[in-house]
Amino acid sequence: MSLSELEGVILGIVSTRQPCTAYAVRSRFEQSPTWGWSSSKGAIYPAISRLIGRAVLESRPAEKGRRKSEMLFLTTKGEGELQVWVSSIREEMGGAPVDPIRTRVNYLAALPIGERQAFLDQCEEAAIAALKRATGTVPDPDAQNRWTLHATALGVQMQIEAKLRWLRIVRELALDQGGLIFPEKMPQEPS
Amino acid sequence: MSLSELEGVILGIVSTRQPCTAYAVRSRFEQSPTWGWSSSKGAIYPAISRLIGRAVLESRPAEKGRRKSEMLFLTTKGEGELQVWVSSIREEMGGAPVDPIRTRVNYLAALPIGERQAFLDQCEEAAIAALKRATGTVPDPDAQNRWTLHATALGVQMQIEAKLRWLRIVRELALDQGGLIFPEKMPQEPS
DNA sequence: GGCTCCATGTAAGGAGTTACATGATTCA
DNA sequence: TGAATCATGTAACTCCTTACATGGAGCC
Repeated sequence: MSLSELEGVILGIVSTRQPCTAYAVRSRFEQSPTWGWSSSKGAIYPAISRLIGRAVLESRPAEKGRRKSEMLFLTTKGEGELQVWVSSIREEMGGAPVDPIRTRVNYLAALPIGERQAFLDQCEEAAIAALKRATGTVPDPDAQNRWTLHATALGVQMQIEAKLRWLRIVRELALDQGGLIFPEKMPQEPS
Repeated sequence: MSLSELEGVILGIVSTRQPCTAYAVRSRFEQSPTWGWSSSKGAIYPAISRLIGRAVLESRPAEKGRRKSEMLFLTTKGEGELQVWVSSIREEMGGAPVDPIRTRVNYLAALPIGERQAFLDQCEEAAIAALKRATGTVPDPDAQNRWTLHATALGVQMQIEAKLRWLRIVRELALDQGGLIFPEKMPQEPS
């Protein structure tokens, strides 16, 4: 069986930071600027156990004066499976991923007209805050191959910028529909 | 308890298409141009049952000469909960959602240098195909409030275009790192 | 001494995936 | 008459969420 997204990312994290603890892997998820990673212990620790069971990760007790902890390494098999996972681009991955704000805008007509601008304000605030966080993040100094981290951070930034440009267009559309321009064409809410 | 993303979208779909069958709801998910919606029967049908149990959806047998089927409607409570769900913008939603291609680019350094350009070719192809599909989709003629559908479709399109611009930058970065410009600075793979 | 961070788990319950299962209608 | 579409579900399994649970190390 092939790796899930979560398992693939765990292998990726270990590959750029090994040797590292399960705790450190989880910290990476917690610090992710991206919407959609869970980072709950109940997901990460069992996933790592599965990967050890598949012999793609190996754990050895820490040597030096470190605290009681298990250090994780990729096995040779793990290096191979990581490469396979990274290469596994499927056609549908080219599309836009689910975005909770876009999803909600799809049903914006369900909101009373008077609340739509406030809703869009909130979306824009959230996006602006996220953009600030994204441009402010320093790449992990412990990681090797930092150019990929920079590439990814740039990707996050460009996606948020595109979202902001789009939100401003949506505002225009909502104003037109909100009756300010064509009051007689107000769409009836399903309610 | 508040609605999950899946449950919220189901309410949204029913609100713009009611009365409609569970089958029709599921078809919407299947036709979604977006990466991340599952559309499996084992997810949708139980979710609709839950929503009926919560009295936000109501099902009535179809009247007219239609096939044996149950028509879904939003209850008054459902209309309220849909509005609450649409309005529920949280800070972290402003960020970029998880994108499987971006995720993989993060660990692109795990691939042998010779395979990286081919990988990026695949990503670009997938994105171009997705963009073609996204610009080609006709908005659902049965839906009310089609301006929101247009807004959402535009959002999908703009996100994919941003992804394409980004992929071209990543290609440049990968070339630099691939040794064509600074051969002596090739990063060592973790392998 | 108490707070924060490092470090690792488990248990119950809920939700999703995959595969199995059924049957009517429409159209070529 | 067969294929596609409409239509609805369930069962086993896996996985994730939330909450609980524990304990050492470093620091003020």
